[in-house]
Amino acid sequence: MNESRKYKTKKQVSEPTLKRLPGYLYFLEQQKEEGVLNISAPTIGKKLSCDPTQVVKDLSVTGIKGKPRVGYNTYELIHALEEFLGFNRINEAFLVGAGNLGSALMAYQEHQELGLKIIAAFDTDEVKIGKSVGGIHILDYNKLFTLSGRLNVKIGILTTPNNVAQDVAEDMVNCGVRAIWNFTSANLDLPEDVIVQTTSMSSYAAVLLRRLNDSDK
Amino acid sequence: MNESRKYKTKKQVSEPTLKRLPGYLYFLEQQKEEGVLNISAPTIGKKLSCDPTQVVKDLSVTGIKGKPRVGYNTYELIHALEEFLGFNRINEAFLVGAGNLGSALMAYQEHQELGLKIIAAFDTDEVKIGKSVGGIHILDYNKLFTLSGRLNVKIGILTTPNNVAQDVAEDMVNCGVRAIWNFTSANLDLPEDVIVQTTSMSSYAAVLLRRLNDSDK
DNA sequence: TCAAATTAAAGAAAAAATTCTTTAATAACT
DNA sequence: AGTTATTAAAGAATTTTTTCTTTAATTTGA
Ligand SMILES: NC(=O)c1ccc[n+]([C@@H]2O[C@H](COP(=O)([O-])OP(=O)(O)OC[C@H]3O[C@@H](n4cnc5c(N)ncnc54)[C@H](O)[C@@H]3O)[C@@H](O)[C@H]2O)c1
Ligand SMILES: NC(=O)c1ccc[n+]([C@@H]2O[C@H](COP(=O)([O-])OP(=O)(O)OC[C@H]3O[C@@H](n4cnc5c(N)ncnc54)[C@H](O)[C@@H]3O)[C@@H](O)[C@H]2O)c1
Repeated sequence: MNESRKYKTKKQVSEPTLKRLPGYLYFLEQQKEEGVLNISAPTIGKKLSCDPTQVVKDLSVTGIKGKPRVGYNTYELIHALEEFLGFNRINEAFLVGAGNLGSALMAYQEHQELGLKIIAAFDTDEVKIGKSVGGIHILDYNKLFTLSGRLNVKIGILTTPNNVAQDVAEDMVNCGVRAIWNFTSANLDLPEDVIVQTTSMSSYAAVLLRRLNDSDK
Repeated sequence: MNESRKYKTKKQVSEPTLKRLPGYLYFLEQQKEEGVLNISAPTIGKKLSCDPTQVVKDLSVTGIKGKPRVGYNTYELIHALEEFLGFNRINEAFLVGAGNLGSALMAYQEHQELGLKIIAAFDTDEVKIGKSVGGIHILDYNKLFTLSGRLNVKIGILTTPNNVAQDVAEDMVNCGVRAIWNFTSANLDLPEDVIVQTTSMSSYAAVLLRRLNDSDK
């Protein structure tokens, strides 16, 4: 198919760009629903309040070309974005810590749109083990090692209390997990090749509170 | 140089810096627990795997000075960070949409560490109205306007389904909300002076999945 | 058919953020 | 007391990211 894909010569797409891509995708899907067949970068930029040239640069990572005076083909662009982000594949994950946040994530239906499929959850709480949330079984954390041998899961979602996060993360890595989506506040110390994406709520709170304070002086 | 300006013209702290600050705070609190009285930027940088000069620059926003060969006073730095971020004040908020994610946020105890206090939740679901989660009452969404008159709440947490997010956000603004913590995928179109912090889970998923794909060639 | 307007693409410039370098301070050690 | 090693601070350089500018394509409308 694509010859250049074999070589890792293509530079990594920057994190700011990657983070914006799902926003475009969500908007484009809305537009598609409304029957919009073509859409231009200025239109997207206007709605998402960002620079149109930024939109063009961001979308160029998909390889899709737009036509002058017409814009991009909505359908084609959606597909290319999903392909690029891996949202149209099934990316299996397991979740450890089926508490408040963990349960919310398990019940979250839109994960499917991200191609993310939580195939099992693990917990140490006797009360939770055996139950299900959002159709996902909560299993005994002790079974993590035995089960992960069969399943070939690359993604781990970490929603335990902070104080056990490091230990659980290490267990995950020993079970073959290559990427961890970390919702705890812990600063995970893991081998360099493990991909860690920390979603720190407090970072958002910090920006929000500070900006609010900045505004009223 | 104009000396007569009494207005706080201090430049806004950059978003990357703001987002890192809670990480330092969390780490410093851990260190304080362990009895560490002084800590140096290189030590912090090593543990959080970031550049020591970056640490110094980031922490300088608090106004706290470190001593050469000793580092920063742990206690003093923690206090200054909390003060700067507004974490030691009580920042009242209300939450709209007491569903899966909303309930998790309501039950989240660590919010107190962020000085964030959800004083009430609102929902349209008859079944949920009247119940409580984490000690927070779920009220009828229709009462939002009447209640917000008395309460002087500046922060709104938005965890409704995506399709009603814009309407709810507008209602919030009309009720005096100045800053919205948005957990939905909606691209909120609001007056410019309203602070919107969107915590988009899909952005993190995008980075995680893409990096995972990049790594296995 | 041809001019006008809109647009993507490519590259340049600007802005922002990070990393590197130098300097001065100071505590610990000799 | 003097020396050395460590460190924060300040500023320079680099890198990254965003915004601006130009160009070429192409559809629409005259
Ligand atoms: N609840 C939220 O809205 C929220 C928001 C932001 C961040 N977080 C973070 O997410 C994490 C979880 O928060 P929560 O509110 O869901 O807590 P929680 O206590 O409700 O859930 C933690 C779960 O982990 C389980 N657990 C404990 N030790 C375990 C272990 N060793 N192995 C496996 N499972 C174990 C517990 O039994 C529990 O079910 C925390 O780090 C918190 O800071 C939560
Ligand atoms: N659940 C998750 O883990 C998760 C993760 C990321 C993002 N999100 C986002 O958070 C939002 C909520 O997700 P969820 O899983 O909690 O959904 P949910 O359906 O469980 O909760 C939504 C709640 O909002 C209420 N609601 C509906 N219309 C309302 C209105 N007009 N006014 C007030 N309340 C109203 C519903 O009654 C319900 O209780 C969605 O935008 C979703 O994309 C959720």
